Amino acid sequence: MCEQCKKPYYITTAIAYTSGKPHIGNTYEIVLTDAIARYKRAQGYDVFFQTGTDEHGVKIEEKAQEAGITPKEYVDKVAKTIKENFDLMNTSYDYFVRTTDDYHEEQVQKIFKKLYEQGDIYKSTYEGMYCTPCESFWTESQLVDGKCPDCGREVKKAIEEAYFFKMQKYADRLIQHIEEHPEFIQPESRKNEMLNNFLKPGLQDLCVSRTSFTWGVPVDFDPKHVVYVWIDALSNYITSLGFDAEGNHKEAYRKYWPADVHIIGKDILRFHTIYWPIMLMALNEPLPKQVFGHPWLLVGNGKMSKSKGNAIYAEDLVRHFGVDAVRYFVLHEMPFAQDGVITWDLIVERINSDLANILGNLVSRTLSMVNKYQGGVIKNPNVCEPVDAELKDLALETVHKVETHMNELKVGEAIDDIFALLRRSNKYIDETQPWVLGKDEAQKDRLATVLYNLSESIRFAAVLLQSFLPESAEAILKELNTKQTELSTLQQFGQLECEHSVCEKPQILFARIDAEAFMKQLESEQATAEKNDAPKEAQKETKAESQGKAEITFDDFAKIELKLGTIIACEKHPKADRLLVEKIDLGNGDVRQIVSGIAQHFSCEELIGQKVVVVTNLKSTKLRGVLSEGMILCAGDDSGLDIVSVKKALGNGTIVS
RNA sequence: CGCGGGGUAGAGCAGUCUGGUAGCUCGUCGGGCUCAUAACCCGGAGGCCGUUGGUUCAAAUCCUUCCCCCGCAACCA
Repeated sequence: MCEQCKKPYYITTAIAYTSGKPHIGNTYEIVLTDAIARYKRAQGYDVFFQTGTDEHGVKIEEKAQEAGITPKEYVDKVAKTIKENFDLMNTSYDYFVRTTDDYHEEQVQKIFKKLYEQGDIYKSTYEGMYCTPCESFWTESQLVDGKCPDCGREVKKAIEEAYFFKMQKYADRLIQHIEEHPEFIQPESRKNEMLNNFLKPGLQDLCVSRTSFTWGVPVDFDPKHVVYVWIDALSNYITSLGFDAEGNHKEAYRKYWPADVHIIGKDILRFHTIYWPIMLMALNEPLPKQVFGHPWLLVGNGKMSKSKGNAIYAEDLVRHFGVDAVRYFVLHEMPFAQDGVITWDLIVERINSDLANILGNLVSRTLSMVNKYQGGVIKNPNVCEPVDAELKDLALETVHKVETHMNELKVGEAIDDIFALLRRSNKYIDETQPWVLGKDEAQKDRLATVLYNLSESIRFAAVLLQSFLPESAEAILKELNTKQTELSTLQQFGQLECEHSVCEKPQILFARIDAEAFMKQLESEQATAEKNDAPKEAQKETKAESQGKAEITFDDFAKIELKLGTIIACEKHPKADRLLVEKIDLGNGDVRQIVSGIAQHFSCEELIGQKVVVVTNLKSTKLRGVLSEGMILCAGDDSGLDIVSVKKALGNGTIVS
């Protein structure tokens, strides 16, 4: 197809926030997007695939300060790590945008100004409780005892000026658009969530500037403000193409916008299906055709987190299994709309049963028969039998099934389609028994036909697999020694060239993994890694802790009255999941009611009778309407929580000091 | 009654919109085969489809009661 006749296709990932190293859940998004982009290219689209990084904001300012470097130095470092991670996964993005790019920043300023000048953005004030030393605003509900949750000091009602975006002005148009374009929000179940929870109740104007930090794009006509995340980050999708707020768009923008699909995590669907379209409406630009909020990749039964020690990183997976195996796992194992699960043993299981047994072994046994029975030369005397038709039909059908599923962005199902063809091919070997044919000289042509059909089916699968497992697919096509690698060669069965030689000694594409041995090895590796990391981590923790709170005098400590008490009754808080309401006997007839946020860790039954340490002179307060007169001491982190107690049977009311 | 998702074989899931024999992958057990990476092919076992009541000739599917799990929100003195 000529370059000019190709239809443009613009696909993006969300831009990754440069606050730290991405784990496999983050990496999944770009692999998914890459598979779609590669497939669209194979279909003949002129694809522009963009990814990048979101690099502004207060968090980054803080992290840089902690590290003792400038924010720019910090984001340069993290952006590099992220890019390396994407490259490691063999992703074929065309452009890596950064929100610190000069052109982007310039356009963000222009967009902001334009929206201000046309009256969509207006200056107003943001009211809240302000802590002067911390320079932070807090909402009433965030306050601790009416004081700053960070430093515990007094806060005062304050007013900060900020710019706001008039969201409601465009809400009706957006509702209409969403209702008229059922494909706009994917999966569709999310559509109702957006409409019912946000659009229909009415949108609040969006705060789009901040004065509390400086690491961002300055508002050029009011330089004490920086543009807050939404306008800055979302506009990357157009600034990178050369959008110009004054109308002098670059070629790429005219060609590729509107985007065909934004691939994003389900958590930021709201920003991409409400704020972003409204921004575009205000700019009078067309809306993206589709936004797909993909599900999350979970570890075991929970979210990935560093402190749980269960975070899995792409580089570790790739080191053990290779790029394509990791791509296969995340692409195949993730359902379209539901969260998927990743664990080490699940990956090993998938690699063994699908990649090694079904795919690798099929290629291996087929090529070895071509070598063994006909000197490695592919021939097609076309001596057909009825059994062949089923294989050929399925091969052709698979091409269409994959196309349908890919158009619906159902990548996992498209891969399933290809593996169904591979399974069928394995079965075909059993049905035709080439090793029996090989013993009979009279069956020579039938044998050649069988091996041809098999090789051609493998070529079909390999051509289709190029979008998902690029390296392995290429390796297979190379072993088949074929130049027929385009998607367009799958219109008919039988395009594989004849009278040429296949690879003499086929490589093991995916080696089988001994699951038990692997898990043992992994455990010992992780133990070693922990040993090395532990001292460093511990040091950091202590340091952070000691920095966390200011030094106090003994007199300060003496202000706290601590007593031993016994929990004599306990019930669940009627209006809060995490709270328990206990009655505690503190001796001398002092029985108090205390509310604690420990319902997730303890049941009432196990608490009754427990000896606890209680802060008795804490000002009482109401928690979701229930009076709490004190606090029981607990120790805990992400891995668990326990109640502080004493070993000896000391009486209720005993002073703790 | 805050919002939403889910409960189907040992594990992971499809089927639910549009009622009609409960299906797929892995695992397990048995058989076959020997070209192949102990791979491949065939077969078996294993389910009151979370629970209650209803609609219907017929319910995993539609309506209803309750229970449990997971996100979000709230909250963690």
